[in-house]
Amino acid sequence: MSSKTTYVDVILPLALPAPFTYAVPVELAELIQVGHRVIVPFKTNKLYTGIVYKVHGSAPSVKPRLIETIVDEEPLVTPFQLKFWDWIAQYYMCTIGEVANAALPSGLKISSETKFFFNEYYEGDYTGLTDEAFTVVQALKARKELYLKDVQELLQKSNVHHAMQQLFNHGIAISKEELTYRYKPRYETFIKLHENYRSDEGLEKLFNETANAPKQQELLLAYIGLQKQYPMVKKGELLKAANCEPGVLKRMVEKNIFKEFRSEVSRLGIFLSETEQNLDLSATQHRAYNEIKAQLATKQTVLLHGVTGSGKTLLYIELIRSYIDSLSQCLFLVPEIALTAQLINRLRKYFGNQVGVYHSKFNLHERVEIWNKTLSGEYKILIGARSALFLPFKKLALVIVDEEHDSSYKQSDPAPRYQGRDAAIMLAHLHGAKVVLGTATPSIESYFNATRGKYGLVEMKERYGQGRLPKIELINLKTSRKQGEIKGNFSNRLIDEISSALKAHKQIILFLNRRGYAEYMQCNTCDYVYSCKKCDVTLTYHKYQNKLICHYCNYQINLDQKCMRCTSPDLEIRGKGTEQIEEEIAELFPDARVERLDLDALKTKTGYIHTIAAFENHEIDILVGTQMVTKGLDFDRVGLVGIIDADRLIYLPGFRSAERAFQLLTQVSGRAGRKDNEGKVIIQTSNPAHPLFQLVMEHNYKEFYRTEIAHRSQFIYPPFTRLIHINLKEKDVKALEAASIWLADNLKKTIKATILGPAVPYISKLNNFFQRELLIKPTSESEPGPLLKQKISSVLINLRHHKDFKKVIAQVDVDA
DNA sequence: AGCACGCCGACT
DNA sequence: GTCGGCGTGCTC
Repeated sequence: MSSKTTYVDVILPLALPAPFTYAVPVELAELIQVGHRVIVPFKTNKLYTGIVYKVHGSAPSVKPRLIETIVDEEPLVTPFQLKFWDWIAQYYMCTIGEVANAALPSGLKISSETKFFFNEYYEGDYTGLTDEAFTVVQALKARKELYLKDVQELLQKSNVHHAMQQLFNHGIAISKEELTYRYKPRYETFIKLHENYRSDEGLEKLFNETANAPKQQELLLAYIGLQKQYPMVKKGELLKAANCEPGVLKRMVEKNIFKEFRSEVSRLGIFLSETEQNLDLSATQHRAYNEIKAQLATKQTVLLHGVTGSGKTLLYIELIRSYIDSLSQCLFLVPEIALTAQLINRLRKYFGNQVGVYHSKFNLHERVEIWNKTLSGEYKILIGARSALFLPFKKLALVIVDEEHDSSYKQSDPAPRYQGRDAAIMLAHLHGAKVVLGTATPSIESYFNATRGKYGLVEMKERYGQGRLPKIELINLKTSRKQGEIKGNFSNRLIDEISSALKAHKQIILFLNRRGYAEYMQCNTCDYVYSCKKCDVTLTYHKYQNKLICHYCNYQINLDQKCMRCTSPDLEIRGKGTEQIEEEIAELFPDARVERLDLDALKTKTGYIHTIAAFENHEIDILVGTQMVTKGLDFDRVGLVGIIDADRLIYLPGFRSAERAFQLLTQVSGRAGRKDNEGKVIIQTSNPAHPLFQLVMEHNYKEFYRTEIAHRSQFIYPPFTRLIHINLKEKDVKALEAASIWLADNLKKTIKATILGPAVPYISKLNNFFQRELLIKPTSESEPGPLLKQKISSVLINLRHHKDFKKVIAQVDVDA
């Protein structure tokens, strides 16, 4: 060994157990830094993007390969982010590669594609080739080059290795790895005036010279106008503003009056803040603001418990304003669905171009630009769904988590299975930033932390302005049915209330927690229930598409005329969904304008943004919907909210079911009567004696909390413990059964914690995979968290290596 | 994740 | 006896 070699540990965005070590070529050794994006060879000749995790001088046990290139001049990932990734991987029990994969927008993850070329110098013949190989030869001769996916398409299969190997051996084809940069900056053509004419005299001269060219003068005037508004004048906008032919401009460019140039532009819009920004905080809001600030002086996190319609957004804006400065940034997290134009516009009105928005609707190019503007500090305020946590903040000062209780903050499927709210608190901690959790219905965990003094607590008990909390009325469906006071799914009482709301020109929201038309279809002769062939669920009938659809795997069958088991034509649909409610309400009130807002309406028709806008503009009288109608919609004129069937809300499985039901009922009810009118809520149920309804009707969160926390304490559920959930899946039930028992036994031997299960979950089969679940409940005797997780991981590794359980998939979900 | 290696069934 | 299918295990 001559001089010392530099090594780097690189995180690849894959589910690898740990970072991999690469050697750095001498010419890059001086340049390379932690957080740099690098291109590395991985397996055979494939090239991948990795992030430098550590730079060091100790040679690894395996012979390292060399780094190909450093992609960007400056590191793309900050040290804060690497710490954050580490924490997520450790706490949520996944690999750092999985975190990196979730964190990096796809536009930044460059990888190579295999490309095949025809060898022009090949002079032999094509005898002795298989048919497949010969097919590839013909395609290669015609097109000169083929991507791997072209060959796969050509041969109609994924493993084309054998065919290609033949061609390589004969020297007919060669392969190359080609890097594809998916992110492409956008360029536009701009126009500027030639230097000679930029002074007042020059301009005057120009007007004289063009005196007999009126079209050119028009263009000139348009240019002067645009130049006052924008720092650079776009060619397209100039032509539009002057309303003239491109030829006129071309002539002027040739005459050296104008110059054309290309420049990189952002895909993200430009938004100007309004200069007058008087926030009109009410007395309640003002008091809450001061309390929050006071509590944040000593505490990192404050829970803001403000009733629905108390005007939390305005408060957030004031808070953000007090925290941003030349260095500091703020993050405003909302549940995905609450990212409405309404909210974004409100923030942009106050903060203009300092606001960045980040969520799943953006394409890869836009996401890369948002990433870069966060890293450069151009964006001071980032508003986004949970994935916005992964943006490269330089220095966070404040994190707001709105609708803190919302279950969509928890990512459940691909790893990392993280809780966005909790991860936000950790991220803020790393930056030394403050956190405000806002909600009308705090999660039990957060309220618990507040009562224990870990978080500060600030309350807003009144609605903003003249608004009062809605009156909630329970309708007993059982008695209504007995007395014949019911039409379809509507009690007469609800129908009456809808009529009077319509007469008063008030809007109505009807809520039902299930999409589709009917829950299932059954044969009246043989009792067969149509169910999914891949999952253990019934198929939902969708009248709109005239299909039976599985809501889990999307398996679909067209509606049968005859029972598929006994051929009887006596088939009947049972149960209700939003489509049915929409249809019934349209029949009951033919003059009302009815729309539906659920996952299906989102895909078809005009999309939900349009529906929300139409509802805001009072172009819709009655909105029928699922959960979607509960989130973040700020409508002024909703006079009535009807909950069609509250029963199914209170009997959901899981220890959080009461909490979810209370939150959902309170949130839906909260849509009624904002601003200056009192709203009404009708809850239809067969079980009006259930204590939960009383608490919802009284808007009594505290009492709800007291009963719920007592339950949690008695049965030792969160916040009194931290649950680790393990889901096992396997197509073969026998192997699954054995594996789940093996796992439970081995966990009991290895760790000191209560192991519940294995149990068959609520849905026992999904997409042909049978399911089992295990619950690990740490106790006061248990190992500390990190050690406990380490031990669980080692047991899971043993499970994976067990010869009988090779095909078992184990998924760990912490704080599920 | 994706791809090479290895084992086993359907053909020459 | 060979081709090609798919299942299993690494990858610095």
